[in-house]
Amino acid sequence: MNQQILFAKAIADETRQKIMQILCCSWLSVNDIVDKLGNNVSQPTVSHHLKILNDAGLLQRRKEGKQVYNSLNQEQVSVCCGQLLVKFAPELVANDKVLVEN
Amino acid sequence: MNQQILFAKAIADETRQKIMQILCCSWLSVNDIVDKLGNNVSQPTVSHHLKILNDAGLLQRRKEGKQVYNSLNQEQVSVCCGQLLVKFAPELVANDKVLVEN
DNA sequence: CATACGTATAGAAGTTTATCTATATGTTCC
DNA sequence: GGAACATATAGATAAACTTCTATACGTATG
Repeated sequence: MNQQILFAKAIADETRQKIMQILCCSWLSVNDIVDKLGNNVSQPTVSHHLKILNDAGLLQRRKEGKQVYNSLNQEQVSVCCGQLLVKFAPELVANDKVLVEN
Repeated sequence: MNQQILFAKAIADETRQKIMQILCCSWLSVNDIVDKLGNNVSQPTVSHHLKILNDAGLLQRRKEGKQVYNSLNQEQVSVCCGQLLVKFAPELVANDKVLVEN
């Protein structure tokens, strides 16, 4: 599957977007994520979602002892959004009308 | 469903991405799109995808006589990508490291 | 006004996806 | 090496999604 679709599918789920937000600016183990999600989601489910995010290149992962620490790869988010903009908003990109506002 | 998820789901399908690209810089009727897709997809299927894209705010639609003309709403793509960047690449956004390159 | 044409909707079939429980795998520490 | 723990995988189930065919709806035109 191509990268655009892989990225889109990865972010097209509420639980995964929650996980992405949790991992946005911190490094957490799988069980940390389960806890942060408020025990509404099982550990295998989180594991499964992490795999999908990782396959889309959206995670940084680091094994440390028994635990695997995860963090969101903001760079990849940025690259993918950039590609989407070039592909689907080319006129705005060409005219520098693409703004990212907080 | 919230806007981020609606957008992500809308773009998370290959046929819809093809339709989006076809409609990116032109106005086409439903049957025009069917033709451009090379008859691999039926008219009802295209109709269905257009509804999903429209529900996500990604289309501009104009009825003219018997036909309904469609075009991609690049502005909405831009807004949604911007929101994704703010949400999932905040550190890059804060440091103006988000570039959109052709 | 009836027919033709463009689009939308209904319903069904097959596939993918999200989630769970149970269990396997791998690592640390006694 | 064995117990405890963290994560991954397997298998099952239910829901969602993509696509099709058949058909309904709505508008323009002879």
